Amino acid sequence: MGARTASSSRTAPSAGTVSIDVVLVSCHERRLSVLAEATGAAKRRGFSLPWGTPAKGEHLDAAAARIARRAFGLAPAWIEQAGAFADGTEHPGGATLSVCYVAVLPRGEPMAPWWWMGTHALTRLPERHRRMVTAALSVVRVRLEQAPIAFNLLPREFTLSELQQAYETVLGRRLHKASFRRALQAAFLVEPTGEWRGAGRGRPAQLYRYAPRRRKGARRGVRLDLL
Amino acid sequence: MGARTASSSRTAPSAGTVSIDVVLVSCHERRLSVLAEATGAAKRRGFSLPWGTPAKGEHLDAAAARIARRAFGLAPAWIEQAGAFADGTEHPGGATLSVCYVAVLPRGEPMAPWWWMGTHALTRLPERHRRMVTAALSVVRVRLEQAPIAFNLLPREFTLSELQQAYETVLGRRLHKASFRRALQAAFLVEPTGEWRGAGRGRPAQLYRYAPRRRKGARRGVRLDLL
DNA sequence: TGACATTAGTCTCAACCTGAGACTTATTCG
DNA sequence: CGAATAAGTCTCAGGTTGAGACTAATGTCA
Repeated sequence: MGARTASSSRTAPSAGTVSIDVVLVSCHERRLSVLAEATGAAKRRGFSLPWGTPAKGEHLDAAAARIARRAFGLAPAWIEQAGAFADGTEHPGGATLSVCYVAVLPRGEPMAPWWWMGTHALTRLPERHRRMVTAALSVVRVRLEQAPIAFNLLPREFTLSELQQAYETVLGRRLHKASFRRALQAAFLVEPTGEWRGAGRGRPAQLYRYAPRRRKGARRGVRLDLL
Repeated sequence: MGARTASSSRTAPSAGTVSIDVVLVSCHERRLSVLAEATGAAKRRGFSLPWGTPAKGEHLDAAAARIARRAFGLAPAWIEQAGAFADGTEHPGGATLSVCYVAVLPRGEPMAPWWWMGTHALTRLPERHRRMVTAALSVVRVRLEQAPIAFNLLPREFTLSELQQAYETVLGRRLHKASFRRALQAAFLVEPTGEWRGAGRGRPAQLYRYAPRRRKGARRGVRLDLL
């Protein structure tokens, strides 16, 4: 079991160590969740984000990708650093300094000790991991409008309603259907596969795939109203 | 001399150490610059960003503020983490892992070993510091439209042309005067002091100060055109 | 079978925002 | 005085946005 290979380094925490912790985000049923490992048993049951220590000379990004792959099975299409944490809070490996990474993944059924944990109920995560999830979600929300990470949440083929739901789940607010589609149209990001999916009730939906086309970068003036 | 107090920790680099490095950004004459310390002498002359090591139990943010204060004389009004770097590149203290912070400051005349270094000529900075400056500037550019950091570049009283220049310098592109002022007006960020400054030629300019007023947060739809 | 609920997808419109150029005002310089 | 220079203002066409109303295709159930 891949998840056990790093156990030796985990069971010997020492002062002054550095950890890499990864927040793997996915969404399902209009809820965001993160991949967490169940630790302890019965009454002592707790959870932990996937983490590890960088090998000597290993780049942080590489270590993060490795840790994500171990937990999820494959390397995420997008992964980004979300900050360094050393605030004296509890870390499962006793690390004093932790570098947090965030990735976005399609939802799958995880194996063995791994679970999708709703981002509402983080109480059973160590304090530092809770802060990391907060930071990670904020990075994802910002990146959502700058990089095509929403497509990483969905399977290769999806309906526009599913895509809109992904955006709504991440942003935590409803979007107007017509406006969303208009923006999508103008962005040349998707193309129809030609197939349709009838999901029980209602009109069948056209299936789309992510297929970005070259576009002119729209440089606009300053937006002081966001400030 | 404050800059020397941490010398002892600097002269004893060891493997596996962590450093905090701070990119202190300012602008002058339409050019961005960062505060750097001159190291070595004559032909061996090089430069280094202010850096240090966190004290045991010290929070990263606190350490960064301390290091910035040592280099600049006072703590910056805004300072933010810009990422962790451990890519095997050269660091003046031999740190394997460096956490980078960025702050924005009004230009002053620095003391003793400190210089304002133009962001164009970074060749004499260690490789890792060069990467940090790149990352820091990108953070500043993003934050500029989300937080009132531009005002940290200016003295307490300034003209609108100076403010616009600050924005242009950071963003690296010209802005339209009328549009900039209209956006500023709508944002309720500044108020006139009532005084005027005549700088030689041309009509005297009204002086303003930063005085933000409560405003409704303008939540807008998704902007897929930036992606 | 036919009304109805449900979901997908489209159209239109008023209000607002943006970029740009042209204009007015106040000052120094020669 | 008039030209040069910089500050500050006005207006307008065109684009973008939010919102509601509309059509379309399917399953459900009486």
